[in-house]
Amino acid sequence: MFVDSLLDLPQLRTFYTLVQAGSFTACAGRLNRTQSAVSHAMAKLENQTGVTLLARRGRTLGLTEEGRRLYQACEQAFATLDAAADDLRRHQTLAKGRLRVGATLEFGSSILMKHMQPFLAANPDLEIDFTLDHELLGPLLRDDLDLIIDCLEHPLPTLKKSPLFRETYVVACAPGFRKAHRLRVPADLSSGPVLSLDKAGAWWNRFLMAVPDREQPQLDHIIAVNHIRAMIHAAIEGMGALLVPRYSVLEELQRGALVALFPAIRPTEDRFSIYQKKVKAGQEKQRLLTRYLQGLSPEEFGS
Amino acid sequence: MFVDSLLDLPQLRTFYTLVQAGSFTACAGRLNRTQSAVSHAMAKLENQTGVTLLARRGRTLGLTEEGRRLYQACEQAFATLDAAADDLRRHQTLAKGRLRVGATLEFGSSILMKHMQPFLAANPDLEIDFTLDHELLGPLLRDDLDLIIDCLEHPLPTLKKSPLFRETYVVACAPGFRKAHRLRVPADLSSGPVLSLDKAGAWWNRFLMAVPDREQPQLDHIIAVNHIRAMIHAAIEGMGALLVPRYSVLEELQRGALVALFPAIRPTEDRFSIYQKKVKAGQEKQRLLTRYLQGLSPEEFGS
DNA sequence: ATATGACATGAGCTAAATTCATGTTTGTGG
DNA sequence: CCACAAACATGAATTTAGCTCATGTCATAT
Repeated sequence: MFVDSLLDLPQLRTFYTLVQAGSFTACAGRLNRTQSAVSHAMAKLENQTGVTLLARRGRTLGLTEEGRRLYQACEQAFATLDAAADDLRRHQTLAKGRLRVGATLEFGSSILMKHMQPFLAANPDLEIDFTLDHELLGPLLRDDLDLIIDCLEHPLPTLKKSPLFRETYVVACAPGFRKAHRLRVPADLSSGPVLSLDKAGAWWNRFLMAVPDREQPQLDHIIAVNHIRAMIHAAIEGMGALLVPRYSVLEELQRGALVALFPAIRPTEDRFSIYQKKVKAGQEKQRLLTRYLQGLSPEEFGS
Repeated sequence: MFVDSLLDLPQLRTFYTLVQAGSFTACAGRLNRTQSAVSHAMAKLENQTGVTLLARRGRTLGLTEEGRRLYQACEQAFATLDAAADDLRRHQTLAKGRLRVGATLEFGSSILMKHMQPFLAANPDLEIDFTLDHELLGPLLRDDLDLIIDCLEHPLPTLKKSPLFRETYVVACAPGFRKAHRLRVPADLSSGPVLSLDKAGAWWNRFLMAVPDREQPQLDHIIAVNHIRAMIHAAIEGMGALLVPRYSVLEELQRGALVALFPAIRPTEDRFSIYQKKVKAGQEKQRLLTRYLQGLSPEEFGS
């Protein structure tokens, strides 16, 4: 029944916090969980051990004798582990020197800048230069850059590629625009203007290919804007619907300036990767930055 | 980035085992995981802490200075926790006295008996009587039984109900029978005999109701057998297809004496619950048995 | 009595951990 | 020196475990 360790570590941590907090609700608060989660966890712990640990006396929470002993063990064990964690943090190898980073314009100016601050703060002896451009491979090979973040494939044997995140695309528009044009399904896009990076509307192909034949819209009314940021502002003003990488409009979606359309349609994704010369990828400063960026991955990139 | 504890406890346990085992593959063996799982876990641990812990020197596994310190902390912390776990196990409150348990015939004689041994062994001072019958509520209310396990609903305010498991049904037959009658879809059942608890075939309604109209079989050739165990033996001999609770044929399915048919069809499930008088549910012996049975839950019941 | 606060419960869902299939690196024997 | 094998890494798909939501129960206060 108990395969490896008799005690389930996450549950113990919950138990430990619960005793300190004094109530399920308070414990849930500290752990950023709901009261329900704490309750489930404690029920499971008591079942797995087969021992009653908590004495629910009406509205006050007590411990059984066994619970008290377990708490003491937790106190000691977690103190040890937390000390070890602090120790690790202090001994985190710090990057130093100079690092020249390249990235695509849109990604670099939004997401990358937004997340570099903590890394810079943690590594005060590191100086970073950013170069935002579309042509990144050349400078990398010429050693004008040490590390680039790009969504193009560069399959060269001298380069080390580290996947960073998948760029997902969204169709979005201003809330008022959706209402005015009654946008419910992709076909409804025929009725209003759409914003495109190019005049011909090829920009939208990525989306159209993901739409089932039945619902294909006719994109007749195209407004070309050759700059993504400008396109976003145009969309916010209600000039039309747009298709952009989700990361570029994370903030607008959150505060409601734009609303995402047709979540069921999933356009093909691009993959952003970090590229570095293999010979230099081993350097501490490069390794640390790579690791830091990969550590962000969840939905910080909107994927 | 690290919300609660800086160190992810399950990953630490993996790290600890890895160092002891000396290799990823060996560690995976001890933890009943794959090598890949260990690799993923360690990669994540090193990323989250931002510290290199393992020195992969070719074919031998070493530790960095930080890794060594972390291992020592683990050693101490886990020793404490394991000791606490042992302590808990020793102080597990034991049931004693006499407990009269009732259960339905089929469930009691198969699954229940199969799983009671460990509980009895762990509680030598407990004497248990089993009563297997279909009429269980009366004896419970009359205090001839202390605790019953039943799939009927007994919504009485004086009773405490504890859900135990969901009884799923399967259609099955002998492998030869399936071949002989070419059973591919439910409609194929028309071509051969089916076993039923009752002569009229109402026993099969539970299944028929889950079959889409298009595929409804005509159950003309019904062989009535008024006992489930006998029905199972009949099916093994190739006398027909049967419909039974999955738990009653777990063993036969495993060793291939019977094969499950139409896994896509999901007949409605019954729920087995433990019922006890509320006034007696608080007693240690009743609580412990309830907890033990609920702890089994996974697929021990075939659901 | 009824309302209120605190925990329990179940179903459904989401996110994380695991596995599968495959690639990469390092040491070994031909 | 090259091919091979052993040990770990990686990505994608899948499974599982844990969380949340909605609701129920119970004890205490009004």
